[in-house]
Amino acid sequence: MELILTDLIWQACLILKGQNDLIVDIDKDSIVIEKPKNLSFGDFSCGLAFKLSVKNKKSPLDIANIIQQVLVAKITEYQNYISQISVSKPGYINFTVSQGYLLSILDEILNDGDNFGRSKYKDKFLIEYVSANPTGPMHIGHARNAVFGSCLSNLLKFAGFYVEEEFYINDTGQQIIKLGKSLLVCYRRECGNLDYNYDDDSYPESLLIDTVRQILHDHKNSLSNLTDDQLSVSLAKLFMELTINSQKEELEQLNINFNTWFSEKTLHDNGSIDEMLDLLKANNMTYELDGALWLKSKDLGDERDRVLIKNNGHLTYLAVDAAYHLNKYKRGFDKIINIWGADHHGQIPSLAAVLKALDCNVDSFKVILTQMVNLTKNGEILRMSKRMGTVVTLKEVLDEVGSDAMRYFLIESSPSNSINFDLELAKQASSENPIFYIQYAHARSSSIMRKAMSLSPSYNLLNSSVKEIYAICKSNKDIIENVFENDNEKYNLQKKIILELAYFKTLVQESANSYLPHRIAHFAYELAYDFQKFYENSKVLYSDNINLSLARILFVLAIRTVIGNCLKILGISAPEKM
RNA sequence: GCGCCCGUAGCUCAGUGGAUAGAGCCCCCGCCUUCUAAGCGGGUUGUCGUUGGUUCGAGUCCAACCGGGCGCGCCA
Repeated sequence: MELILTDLIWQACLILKGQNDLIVDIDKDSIVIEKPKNLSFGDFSCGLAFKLSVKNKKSPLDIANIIQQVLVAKITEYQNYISQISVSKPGYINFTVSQGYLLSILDEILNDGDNFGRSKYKDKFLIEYVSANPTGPMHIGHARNAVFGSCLSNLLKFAGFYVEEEFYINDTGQQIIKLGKSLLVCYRRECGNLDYNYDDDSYPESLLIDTVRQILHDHKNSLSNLTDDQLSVSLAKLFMELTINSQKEELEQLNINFNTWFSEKTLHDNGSIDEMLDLLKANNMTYELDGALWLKSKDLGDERDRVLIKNNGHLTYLAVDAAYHLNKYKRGFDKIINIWGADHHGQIPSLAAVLKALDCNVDSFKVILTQMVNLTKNGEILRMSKRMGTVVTLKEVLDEVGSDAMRYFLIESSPSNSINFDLELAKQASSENPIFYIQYAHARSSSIMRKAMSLSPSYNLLNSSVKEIYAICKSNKDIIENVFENDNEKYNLQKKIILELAYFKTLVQESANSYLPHRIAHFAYELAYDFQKFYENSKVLYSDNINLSLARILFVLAIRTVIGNCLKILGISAPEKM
């Protein structure tokens, strides 16, 4: 509808230009159609007259009236869609849509069903997220990152893009060596050898002990004759395997499945790191100083130069990350997206710099930051510290709250906003959590369908697709003409709902283009709210009138379809019963 | 000191240049013989951090300042 109205107004502008009565120095893009907050003005509005009023030295109201007259003259072409064009102070042009337009939206939704709102694009996305270290359990911050990444991926797929989801495993390097050393001490002590002692920077025993006991139980024999060095390596390997497996399990519980689990170790093993360094050197982007290899990142927008290889020969994090991202580029994606916790934002300039130095097109690379999650309990902030053993793990929260509620809590806020996650509130998560309200609306519509089945068993409503049901109904005028209530107030609510449903298509595009999946969550809530109102207002099933019942069922089905599509994007279940 | 994010109702948050700034929670009142009351209707709640600027129009864009969070390693 926005496109039709823009067209219509643009045509009016062209006519006015020809008449020379008005200075119309605008282009088509500056015509913006919006939705009035107060629906009594109309269903759509346009503030074009404000833009024209300055140069014409006329009041916006006068200009709006002139445009309106031209529009009214042209309206016959759109009579099926637009029933009224009016002007209101201080200078808005308002449009009211007709029932024909509403029926055309209904038609589109019921024909498309699960596909309503989908489009087709060619771009290929790679979205890397979570990427928690295999050295310990995931916490609530990882959970937010995970849920955001998952919803964004779902959203982009729904918007028609090709998306691959990837988890990067830091399975080698200094921290893994440190892990191995800590595990060695823990293992020996657990076996009764108290000559082994932890270093100051060891991982705390509390984080290791459970897994070490499990390893002891499962692998005692095969580990018994190893030297310290060998044991340290083996323990680290076993520990990582177990950690990664439980990460996979927990993420699956959260309804998240990655296409690839990318091992950092493969970059070292297959020569990718050397290749990357060679390319940097060939591009003359490095130099040596104090025994270290430096990147000339200051020339590329970073605040200073960075070290790639330390004077002890070890690679820096940046060097490995550069090789990893070069690998991503080589895989041929149009858009490479990283989702990072906000505490890593300082790494962006140096990574962007090294990518430039590697001849990668930085425009197709984007880091989305998710802000911190504060855990609170009864209003008091829980300070998390690994050392103090006060980490609240993802698993603990997930087990308490469940996947659906957890996903909703973590996706409802904009990624740039920090979240206060109250454990007590989440545990009681019942009426307080909007997700149950949205699911309730879905369950309620399913309940209506079940009831309808018993009223008229001849229509196989439960086992047919939306499209099939619609196919039976759409040629029957007696059904289609009864979709909308005659009562004005009830009709206005139905109109509001249909316009919202139509807006879903726009919303998918907008939220996908701006990478803001939380908007889907809010939209779903609004829609559920209006459905509940409709449910109270309008009777759906009439035991003595099958056609009228079917007409209202079509309306319910349209809402149910869109709520279902929203829940699908959010990765939240759409229950038939609650 | 520099960089990023935030500041909107008692609390948690929407609001991506348009009309009188919205929801949920909390508090009060009313509604189950009727398609699910995990629901609905009604009531109360604001110097949109402050000050300037851009604009016909600013919670929204720009600048400065105030307050809070995070980050500024040859750590990972």
